[in-house]
Amino acid sequence: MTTRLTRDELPTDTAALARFLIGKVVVRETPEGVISGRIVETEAYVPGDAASHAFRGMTPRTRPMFLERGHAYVYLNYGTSWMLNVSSEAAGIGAGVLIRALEPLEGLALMQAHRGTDKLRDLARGPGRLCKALQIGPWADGLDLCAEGLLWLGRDDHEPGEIGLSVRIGITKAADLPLRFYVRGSPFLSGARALNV
DNA sequence: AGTGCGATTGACT
DNA sequence: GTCAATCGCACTA
Repeated sequence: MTTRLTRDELPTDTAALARFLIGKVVVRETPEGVISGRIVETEAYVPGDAASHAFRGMTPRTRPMFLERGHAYVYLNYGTSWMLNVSSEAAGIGAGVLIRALEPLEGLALMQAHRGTDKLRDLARGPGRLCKALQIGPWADGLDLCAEGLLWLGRDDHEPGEIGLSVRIGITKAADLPLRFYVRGSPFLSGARALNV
């Protein structure tokens, strides 16, 4: 059974939140049924981080990053892939946690249909892929993920395994900061093997 | 008003 | 392993 995370239990520090979210569950309620997956990989985009979209202050796009922790920031990257982030820190501070990969739990058939593949391993391995699998798009931008709705964060009795730490993937600025968290040995990680050890 | 680019993916060699 | 697709946005003028 999966229960919704409350805002109170979310760490107020971005990197701590990124680590906290490992092993938690993303739940998506669609008209066709529930889709869920366990978070196995996250990245922190901390305050003052040159790689963060919020680095140059609030803009129309990054406004959700400045919401109180636990809200969704969804944006399109490379013109092709939607990305799901969880806002962190207090209201007015721009920061967030990128959800990079999920281990599929419920709604496998729906995920397969959305992704156009039946390979379990590839359903939600990567930030763009998981959004496609869960049909997360601009409609979810700014959504409160600690509230009842079509998309929320939950927990069950699962205990994550050993958590690894590495540099973040695919960025050019502040590329050497160790702000990526992942479940060691999970087959559902994105990124090169060297980063997943 | 014009322009360069990115927290990626999937197709192809 | 390499490489093009694709577009909203932030930056410059």
